[in-house]
Amino acid sequence: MLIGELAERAGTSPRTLRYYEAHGLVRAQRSPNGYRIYDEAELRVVREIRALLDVGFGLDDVRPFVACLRAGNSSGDVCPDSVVVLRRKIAEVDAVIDRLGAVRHQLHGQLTHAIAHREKTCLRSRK
Amino acid sequence: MLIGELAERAGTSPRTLRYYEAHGLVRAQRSPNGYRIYDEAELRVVREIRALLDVGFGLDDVRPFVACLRAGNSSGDVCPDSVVVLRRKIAEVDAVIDRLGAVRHQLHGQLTHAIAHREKTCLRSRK
DNA sequence: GCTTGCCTTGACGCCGACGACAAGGTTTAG
DNA sequence: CTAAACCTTGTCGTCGGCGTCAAGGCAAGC
Repeated sequence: MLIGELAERAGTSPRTLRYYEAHGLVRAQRSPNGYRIYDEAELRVVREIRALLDVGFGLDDVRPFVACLRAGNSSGDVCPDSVVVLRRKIAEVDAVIDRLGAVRHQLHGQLTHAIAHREKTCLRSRK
Repeated sequence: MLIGELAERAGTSPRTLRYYEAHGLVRAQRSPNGYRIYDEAELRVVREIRALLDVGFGLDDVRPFVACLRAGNSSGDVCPDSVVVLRRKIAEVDAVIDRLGAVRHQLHGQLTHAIAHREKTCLRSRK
């Protein structure tokens, strides 16, 4: 399987796959002409990467999951390192959610205040 | 008031104030030697900007609020344009919160699955 | 042989809100 | 006279995950 095919099957681009490789996440054999050649296992790896990135992981966060797959596990989640990252990411997400909740609350307050102010101004202008 | 003083009183840096000016948010008189001179009103403007940026607004989002202050209002929130932005931002925040909730749910599922898998492996290894 | 369509490496662009540094002018204190 | 502590404009760097050329090689059909 060449890079174009892998990219299409993984729903991404050749550029992206080379990028992952440059960062040590994806591996490829080389054919005599220098083309990258991938096997089916790499497809799973790439899909794992994509799934995690979609969820907000960074490339570094993904590494343990890839290593876990490479170690022969059916899921990238089951290794200790992956679990550590999972816990950390969940905590991060919780923190952001809390933060955004507070922000939402504040913005809602500002909006309410602004509307109330407009009522007042409107009433005065009608007098 | 020179730029250094305004920066300190607003809790930011001179660089940042020049940046805001370059983007049309902050205005300054010039003393004969070319130094920027600010009045108290600009301090309020800068504080408004900072408060909104802290909450996740972009510079463009902030513009209506600054204009509203410049129009003589006691709050930057009370003008129609500001209210539009407020509503939009609240909607954006809500969307992100929803999204993150789903992400959190998924990650929690992966974590649970991983732990369960480890239990199984552990039991097998004990046999 | 020529075109088409793959592939290769390399390097710049992007977005946003600045930080950091360069090279210089000004004012004040000692 | 000089050092210190301001100020000026201008330019490059940051972070991440790529997109987008550029310039060239290789394979295959006509």
